[in-house]
Amino acid sequence: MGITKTDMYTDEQNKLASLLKVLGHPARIAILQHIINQKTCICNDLVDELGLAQATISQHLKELKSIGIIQGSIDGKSVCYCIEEKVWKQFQEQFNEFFNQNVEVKKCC
Amino acid sequence: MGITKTDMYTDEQNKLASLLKVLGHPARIAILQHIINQKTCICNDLVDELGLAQATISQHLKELKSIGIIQGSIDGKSVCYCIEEKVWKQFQEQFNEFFNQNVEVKKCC
DNA sequence: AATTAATATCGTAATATTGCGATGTAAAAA
DNA sequence: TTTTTACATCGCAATATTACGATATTAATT
Repeated sequence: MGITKTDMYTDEQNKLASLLKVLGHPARIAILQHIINQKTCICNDLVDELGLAQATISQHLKELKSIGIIQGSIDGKSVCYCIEEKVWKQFQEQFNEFFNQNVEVKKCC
Repeated sequence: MGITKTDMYTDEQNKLASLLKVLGHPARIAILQHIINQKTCICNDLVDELGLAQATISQHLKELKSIGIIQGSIDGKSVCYCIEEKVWKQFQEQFNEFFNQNVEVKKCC
């Protein structure tokens, strides 16, 4: 085992979970916040900023790219990573939809 | 390796990431939605509802309990799991705070 | 008291994730 | 043209997660 049985859930559940999973790592949260706080957004900053190896940062960036929340454009020998505003807001809405479900306390409690 | 270097991030980043991580599994999303949609909320329903073994469900419930988002109260030989409304709303606010950051496109892009 | 029911915990196998050094690649600089 | 810079990718070791059968545990039922 060790493999998640995705076929037992709806596509929506799988999709939401996989977004949350990608965001569920402190390095990736830190990367997003760093990109947001920076005027420019070059990858090499991150290696100095976070205390991780270049290969590790690159891997985290790849995962963030995979869900579309950031986007990298080549600028000479550097790469400029930025938040993909549309996707960011789309995620925000998706999470809101989930959290805005009515969670009133049930009789049994 | 394989261990996340939590000491390089702020407490806030670690906390947010660990919440997102717990929610980042389709079984746990499905469990939360099932509890919400149900009038009552007994664990054994879940074994029939989701196609997972009882031991597996129990493990997922434990993780959800660990972040406080659900709460279980013993009711005879059953356990009644419900959403912890306060924590739910607290999380919602936390995620909103994160997503409401200004993510305007930067010059470099 | 013995049995059944509902769940929790333990142990373990399969797989995934994290992190990093080494190496590849492509553009700029020398 | 060689070297340097800024990444990306590969391969691997360490650790974490997922899933489940087997086995507690605890309360109701018989």
